[in-house]
Amino acid sequence: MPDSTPGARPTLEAVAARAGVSRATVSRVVNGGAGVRQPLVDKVRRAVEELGYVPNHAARTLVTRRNGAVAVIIAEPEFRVFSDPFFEQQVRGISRELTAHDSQLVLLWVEGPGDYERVARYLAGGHVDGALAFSVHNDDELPSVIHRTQVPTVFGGRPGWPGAHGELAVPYVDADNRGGAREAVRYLVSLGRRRIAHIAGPRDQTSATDRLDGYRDVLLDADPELVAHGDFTEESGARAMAGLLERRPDVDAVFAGNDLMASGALRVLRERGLRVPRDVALVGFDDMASVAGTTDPPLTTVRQDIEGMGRLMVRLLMRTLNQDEPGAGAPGSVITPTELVRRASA
Amino acid sequence: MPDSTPGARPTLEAVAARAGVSRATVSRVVNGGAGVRQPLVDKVRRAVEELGYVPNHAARTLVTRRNGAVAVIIAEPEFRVFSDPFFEQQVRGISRELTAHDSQLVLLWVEGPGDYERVARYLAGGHVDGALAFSVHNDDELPSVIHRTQVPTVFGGRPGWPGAHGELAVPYVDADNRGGAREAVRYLVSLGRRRIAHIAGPRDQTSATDRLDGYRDVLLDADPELVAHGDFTEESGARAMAGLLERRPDVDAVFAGNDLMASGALRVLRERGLRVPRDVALVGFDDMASVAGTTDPPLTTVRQDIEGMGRLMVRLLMRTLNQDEPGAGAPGSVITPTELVRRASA
DNA sequence: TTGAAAGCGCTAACAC
DNA sequence: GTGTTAGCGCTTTCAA
Repeated sequence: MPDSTPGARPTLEAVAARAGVSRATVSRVVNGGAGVRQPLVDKVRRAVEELGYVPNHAARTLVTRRNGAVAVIIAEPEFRVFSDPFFEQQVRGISRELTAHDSQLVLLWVEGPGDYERVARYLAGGHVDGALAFSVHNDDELPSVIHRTQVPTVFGGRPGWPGAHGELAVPYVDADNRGGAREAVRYLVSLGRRRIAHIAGPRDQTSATDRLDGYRDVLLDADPELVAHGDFTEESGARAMAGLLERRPDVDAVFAGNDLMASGALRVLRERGLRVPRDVALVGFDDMASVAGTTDPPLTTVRQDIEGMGRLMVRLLMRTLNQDEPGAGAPGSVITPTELVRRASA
Repeated sequence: MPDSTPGARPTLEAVAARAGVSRATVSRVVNGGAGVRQPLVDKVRRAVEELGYVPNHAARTLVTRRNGAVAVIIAEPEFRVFSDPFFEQQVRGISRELTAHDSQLVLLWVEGPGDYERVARYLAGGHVDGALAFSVHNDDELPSVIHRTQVPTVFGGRPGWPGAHGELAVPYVDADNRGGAREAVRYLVSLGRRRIAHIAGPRDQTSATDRLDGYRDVLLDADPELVAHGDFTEESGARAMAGLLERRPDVDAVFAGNDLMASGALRVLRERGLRVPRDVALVGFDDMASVAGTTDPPLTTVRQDIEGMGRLMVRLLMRTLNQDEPGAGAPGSVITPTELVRRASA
């Protein structure tokens, strides 16, 4: 069992004494054991085991300047960010990949502008090696706050704030929203649909505008009346659908900006006695299992690998951290592919 | 602007030089400034400002043995723990209170038994001052793993594992499940109901068994047929209700172990043409806004202050940490009161 | 290959 | 009040 003086953790020194070697040797063994002869390695390992030695993190950080920790900054301007399944999947991916890199996840929960200073102080304090943040609304101050701290940061979602291409450019991971949207719309076209509407998300989120752009890429001459706007909620999708039906009762297909709005649209379509996909074909975006799989009919939708995006954010950050020393070029952003999943709604 | 040698953060030393004082004085000022004459304080403050000095956390931790960080251990044996609204509220409370105590939240996400070793290593490494964990199933290994690390820990929910009263006793925060249940059942009795059923949660979770105990406290001679078991999901509530109706079609009230099961029960009651509350009065537990407020009719239920429980967990932990030095008695657990919220279902 | 020794940046006695 | 000094526990040259 561990320790003779409970409360006092054994130090390197103690292990060295027990193993009859120097602190330096113990340190080498603890850090992989390269360049130490086998018998000594064994001896040290045994001492570590017997004493229940665990390296002191602060001491190590002090000299290596590595924290083994990454901040995940969650800004919550909206509401239930945390319980958002999208978010959960992304954080899960982040958590898993961080674990694989022996790093810890420090959660920085920002509830309002007043929290920015706290976050800035924390980042500047060198508690973490880097940060992961999410691109929310374009007028958010967070990016510039983070930028000032000089802490390497990777964003989730393509940033759309002013200067995102210039001095405030940051590496990010995003799905190919525009390409995915194009594929969805092309598919509806291939089905023979001709009056294809789009229910777009908020104008200040790139995930929404990119999808709208993809829609327009394919339907260059689309009637502006065929585009409605929602805010990614089920309710807004229903409202948008109702408006669409009023303006263009002849609509024969709808590409919704996400699954939630698609499910709202579906509800309205059925209320009006329109059959899906017979009368109106419907395609969503996200492939959120809790939505797309449970509607009636199940949604045809564009899948993005959300957990994978979380993992990629971590990998990108780690690459940034490791190349900091060898003055290499900035590690570009990455766009992950999407995939059209055909179910019954189109 | 901060710094002449970008990349190299200014140290205490640099501030001292600039202000023309010793490191000790700077340290005093940075830590509150007690016992330093005003003019010097001002001079130091100015130097700190000019240099953009931020204390190095690792160096500070190394000597104070305080991390300013607390681990939140989320075990996920079930499934969507993270997106559970109950959980979100509790973590929100924790996050807020931690911020108030100038502490950070380090998220330890346990996905399976294989992760225990990692968690143990992390805790033993002295990365955090304490930990917060949640009491899940009684056969979980987590408590003993945590116990071995000797890291002060507060649990959310009354632990029910073997030894929870003995060597594995831990401070915890929980709602008064038993008292809340009693109040709910007494209320149904006061309404004149005589055949009051209970849909209980899992037998290996104390929140469920405590509520069942509360039910039995009031209905000492209740027919065992009036008790059904579910697993806290909507679906299981529906199943339990169906079974109940089959055994005792004369049931005139149901106290469900949580709102989700109540909503499942409500669905079945309506399908069978039974009116709520006229034919069967229904009471839930939790007062989960997304459930209790949206059913038709809205649920009468027992409210617990979930966010408050999260905050209390932190306060309890902080008290433990601060009393570590003055050998005071262990800081007991705390039970928070519940409140019956009357809506339309009973 | 191994050991000795010099710090990493800070706090906390202890002197002055 | 303020400064001097001795570490906190570890990694990392540099010598041997």
